[in-house]
Amino acid sequence: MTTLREVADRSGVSTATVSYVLNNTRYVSPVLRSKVLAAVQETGYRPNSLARSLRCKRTHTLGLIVSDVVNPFFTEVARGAEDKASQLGFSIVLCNSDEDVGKEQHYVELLLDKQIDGLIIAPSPGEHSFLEPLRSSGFPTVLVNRSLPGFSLTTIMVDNERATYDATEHLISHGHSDIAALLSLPGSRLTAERQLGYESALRDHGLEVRFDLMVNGLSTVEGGAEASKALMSRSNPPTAIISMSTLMTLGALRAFKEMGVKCPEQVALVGFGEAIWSSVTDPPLTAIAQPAKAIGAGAVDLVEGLISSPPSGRPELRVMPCELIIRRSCGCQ
Amino acid sequence: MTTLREVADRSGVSTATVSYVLNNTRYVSPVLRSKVLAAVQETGYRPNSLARSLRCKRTHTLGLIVSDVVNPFFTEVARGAEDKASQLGFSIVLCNSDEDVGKEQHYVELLLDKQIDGLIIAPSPGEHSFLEPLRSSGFPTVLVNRSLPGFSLTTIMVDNERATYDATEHLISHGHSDIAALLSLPGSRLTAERQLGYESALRDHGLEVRFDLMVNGLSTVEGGAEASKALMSRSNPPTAIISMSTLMTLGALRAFKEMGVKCPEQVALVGFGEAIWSSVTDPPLTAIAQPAKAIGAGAVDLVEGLISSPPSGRPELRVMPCELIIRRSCGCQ
DNA sequence: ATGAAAGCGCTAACAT
DNA sequence: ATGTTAGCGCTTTCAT
Repeated sequence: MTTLREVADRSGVSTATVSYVLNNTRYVSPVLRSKVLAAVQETGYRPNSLARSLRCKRTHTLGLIVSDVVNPFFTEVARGAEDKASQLGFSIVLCNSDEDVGKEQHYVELLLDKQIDGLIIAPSPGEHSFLEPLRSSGFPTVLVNRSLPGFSLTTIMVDNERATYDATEHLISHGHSDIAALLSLPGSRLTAERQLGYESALRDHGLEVRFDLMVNGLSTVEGGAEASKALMSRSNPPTAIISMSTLMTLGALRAFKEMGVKCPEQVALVGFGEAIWSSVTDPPLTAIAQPAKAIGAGAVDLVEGLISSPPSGRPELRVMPCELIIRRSCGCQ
Repeated sequence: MTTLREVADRSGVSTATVSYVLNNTRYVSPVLRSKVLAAVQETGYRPNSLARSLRCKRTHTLGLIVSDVVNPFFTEVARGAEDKASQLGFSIVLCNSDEDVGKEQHYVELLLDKQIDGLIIAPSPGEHSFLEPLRSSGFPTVLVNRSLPGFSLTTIMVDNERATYDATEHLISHGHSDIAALLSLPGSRLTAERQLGYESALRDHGLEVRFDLMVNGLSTVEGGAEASKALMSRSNPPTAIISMSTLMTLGALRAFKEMGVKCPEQVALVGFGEAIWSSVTDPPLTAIAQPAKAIGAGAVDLVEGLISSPPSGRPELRVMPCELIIRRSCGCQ
């Protein structure tokens, strides 16, 4: 591997001059400049980013921690983030936490050790005191999708409460009153917010908030299937379900199929999460679409902002709009 | 940020001793050892990976270049890779090439500049001479999903030809003879292999290989929809379609829906690619399942092997098995 | 207009 | 059993 030293020797100048030429960081006479450039050409010299980063204390690398890239929402977040990052000259190190705060902390440490310039994290439910040093030191950190109760950090998320409020209202407006909610495991602020929207909508429309209609489950296809089965095998099953998690929605569909339950005839279904396949499921899904790519890109934008300019004032909270995409599963068309 | 130097001063030893303690790389008396450890505790010292990497010429970082993480296959590859990598002590820098060889080359250079220890790449169709230096220098490189005609590099992929052969045969065994193929844009070895399997199956079963039944399209939902529409609006449409790309399969489903074409009654459909939603589409998809996570993990395994031991002999070609998962869309159940 | 040299934070060969 | 010191490859201050 060619080093800057070798380029310098070969072109008969100092390492300083080579560096200055390469970075255009001070005047160098045309003669020397072309000598240097020639040597670079001949040797195929490429600067070692590591050395440069060590010296400049800038790695142009961001850490991105999500629970699981396979989760369609995070897949898009990752893509949106990578695009924007690449555009701004950053690389992204991807980490999957599996909703495990321990893994999350492990990755945060690893990434910081690697001297990343900024961190984007979709925090799992749980204790996040290990982020406190980041906050107090002003390390460029952006929270995605979930705000953290304890301390304030720059955050980009959707208005979960509003989204489920609207979706629930949609169901109500089509005559439903026994509306069940598929919630992920308790303890997550995300779920709490979504649940809140659901409850408010019921209340605002004079409907009873019934806790027996709220079921918790793992935020997976299996979890959703299980919860849906429990719901639909009751003596008086709900006439509509709102699912707070994409994977659980898929699980509901699977459960319906296995139980021979007709959707939307027997149960209407509205679910969080829009994906490429949402329109080709049976039935096509009425979905709460989150601007996932834009969220990923926005997160990178925010973190870049924190990196390049002193975080003046309170940490920003950027709320992105959701959209209810109406298809067959809610039964209104 | 605390440095090793500070830890050394604080515990009254040399930097060497601190390093030796931290890395357990030579004997240090219990007394000094505990002094060092105490200082580490007090200061919350964490080694700077950058400095360590510069010195040791090992970054414990791998580059992963795929066309698009949003592609369900690559999503899983990425996850499988990240899991295995983390298990082996590596991080992964994720890059999306969008099937653009230019971007691909750009990322390769960027990653090499960052001194990654190994590269995993799913090459796009096109000229890959820029990988030649990697090959000739023996840089740990693993190709995923597509072998490269020109030169030989360690590769992990599925037996595409075999997979489409089997799937086509399945269709034939259920009485189909007008079997169309949804191919992605020409020029890709992947597509070529899949096409080959399809043709062989036809031939082996005494069926005519008809080029008018092979349609090319963008490997996207839209591309698949368009191609399918063209196919199904003919005067004598095929009775079965085999799709060589997951996204195109989804597109076919969408096209059927829009055209009011009944699947599998009017056309049977078999497609490459299994995903979480394959069983809940309308109709559920008969799919050629690739072990995507295992492929990702395998790629990391292979690259790790190349890193830790001298690549003896010919580069390995690891072929992973596909599985035909039979559901309703092929019409046989 | 250019060069010498210090130093980023660490490891490891070479002392002792 | 421990310390000194020379780098890893680069940037940038300080001289000239």
